[in-house]
Amino acid sequence: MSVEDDPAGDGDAAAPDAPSSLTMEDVAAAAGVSRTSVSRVMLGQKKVSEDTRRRVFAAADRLGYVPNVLASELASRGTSTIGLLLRDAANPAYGLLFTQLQEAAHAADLTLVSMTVTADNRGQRQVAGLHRLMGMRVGGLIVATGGVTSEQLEPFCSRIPIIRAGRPETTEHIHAVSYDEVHAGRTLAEHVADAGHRDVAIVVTAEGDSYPEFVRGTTMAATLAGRGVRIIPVPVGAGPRGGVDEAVALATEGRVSAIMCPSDLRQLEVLRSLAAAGVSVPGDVSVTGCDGVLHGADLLGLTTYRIPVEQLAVRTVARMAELLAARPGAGVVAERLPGVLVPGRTVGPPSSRKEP
Amino acid sequence: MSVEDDPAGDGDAAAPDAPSSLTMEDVAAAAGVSRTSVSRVMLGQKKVSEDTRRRVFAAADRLGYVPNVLASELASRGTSTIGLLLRDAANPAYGLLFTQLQEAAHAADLTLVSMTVTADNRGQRQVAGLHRLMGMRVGGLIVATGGVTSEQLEPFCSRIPIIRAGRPETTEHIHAVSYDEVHAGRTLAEHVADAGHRDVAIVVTAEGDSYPEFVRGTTMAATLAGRGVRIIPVPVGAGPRGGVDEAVALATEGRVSAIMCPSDLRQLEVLRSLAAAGVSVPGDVSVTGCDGVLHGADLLGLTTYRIPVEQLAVRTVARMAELLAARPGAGVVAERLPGVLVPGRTVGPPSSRKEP
DNA sequence: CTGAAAGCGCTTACAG
DNA sequence: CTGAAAGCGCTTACAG
Repeated sequence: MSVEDDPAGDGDAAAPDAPSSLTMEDVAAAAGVSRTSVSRVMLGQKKVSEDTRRRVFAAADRLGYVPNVLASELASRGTSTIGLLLRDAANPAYGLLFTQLQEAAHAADLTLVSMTVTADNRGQRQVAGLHRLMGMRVGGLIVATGGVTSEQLEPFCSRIPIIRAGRPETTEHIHAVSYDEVHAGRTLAEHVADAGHRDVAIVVTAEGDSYPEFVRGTTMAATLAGRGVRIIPVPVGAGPRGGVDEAVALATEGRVSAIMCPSDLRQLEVLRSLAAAGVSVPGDVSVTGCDGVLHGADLLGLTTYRIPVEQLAVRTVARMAELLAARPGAGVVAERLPGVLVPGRTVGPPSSRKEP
Repeated sequence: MSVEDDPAGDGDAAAPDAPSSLTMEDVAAAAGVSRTSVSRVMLGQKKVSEDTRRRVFAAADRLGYVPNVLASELASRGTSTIGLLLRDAANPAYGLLFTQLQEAAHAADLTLVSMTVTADNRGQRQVAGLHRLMGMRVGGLIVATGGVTSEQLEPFCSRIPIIRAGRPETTEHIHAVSYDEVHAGRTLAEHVADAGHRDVAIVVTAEGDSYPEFVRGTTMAATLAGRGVRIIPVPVGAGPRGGVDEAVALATEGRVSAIMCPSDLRQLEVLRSLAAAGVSVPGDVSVTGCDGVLHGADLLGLTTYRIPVEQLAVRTVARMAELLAARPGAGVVAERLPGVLVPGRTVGPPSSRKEP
């Protein structure tokens, strides 16, 4: 059990010139076999005698040997691990996606190595993460952030399979498994229209800030317009409170009877603001969000749309496995997964005091 | 800009025997310099002529070359990247920690490569993740899961710096930066006692399931007992609803006037159950949780304790940076960071109908 | 079933 | 400032 067997006899980890890095050579010597045999045993290959196997494992355990993955992958020129480029996981939807992807990958016997990138001015950091992952020579790449553009991805998509997860791709060359944001926007908008609202504020996200949220907003607007509902778009991020205050003001003035948000986090902000202003929900104004992954959303009674995170993770990993097995350049796929409306207590019929 | 310069002239990525793997050799040839020079340029070393540098960069860009990190680290025998062993990020507190660690690492100019492990019977997967990371020869390791024991970590703590984050260490040899769970438990318990409760149910987590939650529960019990409050411990995970039903039953029967939970997620479960049973909070019964990282907790009015996630992340990364710079085996540290009570609307004075 | 040898793509003294 | 050469720790045909 001792880790400090230390063949060199130079005590502990203090030996300056003899790094604690055990190699296969050490194990081979300790086991009395060749380096090749050790390699075969560690690789789990069949053509090894039971005796050799036992001795190698014994020596490895005793020395605390862990094979150097770097050298291994370099020599065998190929990684089984696949890279995951993630967006700031502070967003609960991304956090869940992260977890689910890990789980799906494990189930598919794929090792994921991830790198989170936080948004910055020019996407510099995101690209750095991309290069880092490519430098690790991952066998495939899952991109779950909009921060990296298709153009930045393209140089590599002929080298390894790349799948964009959670966001539709604009390019033809890159695979994508995304949520059906159009369905989300339409479903929510129809729910609001069905409730009888005729004047609705829509908090819209800029295309560059979050493409998925942008699509939701656009779709909500189109759907509502198609139903003859008057809409007032409120761009988010404009004011200090990101357009929330403006939407709330519209409600306070009775100019709208409902506020549709592009995400649940935004919906929370609106609800806070409304509560502070003493406006009742859904008595005075109805509110909707989108995502459906917040803990306690049910207790809050949020009206939202649950995106199929688990399914997305499973589909993404499944496609990656397929691509890994197939020849590169096989047919590009673009899946879109619909979610489901979650009716809540934040939507009701329009209030009677609607007219200004 | 074209990536398909393809010197070999065998078109696209289809060439079966000529993998798309560009090497320094290719760049050297294209730039008309030696491999050594390319290396020096990519490494950003000073002793290179401006002309060489320019030509190398030009060639690299044109070919779409990304240095092979594996080979690089193998040759220079050392990684700058540090490994992060994470727990299932479905827990919102871990999700936040993950994000914050990434951010802190980036600020400290450290690259983090993470591996998430989901709980399993014997911690097999967790150990596999640990070995995988060690196999990548990371320069340091941050362990943010209780799934890996100190014993499993010890064999490696003389090789690289290892810090346990978010959970106190039981061993002397391993560094730890954790939340002050004792302070959390004490603070919450005193808040409840101060409100006048004399009969309290405490939902307790088993030591093996979550050590931090276990400490919280133990401390709450001790603190309450010290104040002369009668407590009824309800082990979590016992029944199908994990002890929640039992706690709620105690409240329904009027045997306790408050329920203290070891986490906010658990608190949410209790609140759901209470609502379903028609029990009012805090009218009939008060409820507390712990963590304070849930979105919308304020709207729900949860009474909780906010753990200092951001601070923990920063401290952990800072210590890692120190350890990386210092000699291994330097003084082991064990920091404990206190958080702050978040009073909410789920705690009030005990109801008058307390007696059964 | 087992070994000696070449090679994976880089870095790094060592001589120019 | 620049190159040729050795070596990082493994894997993998190739001969036994």
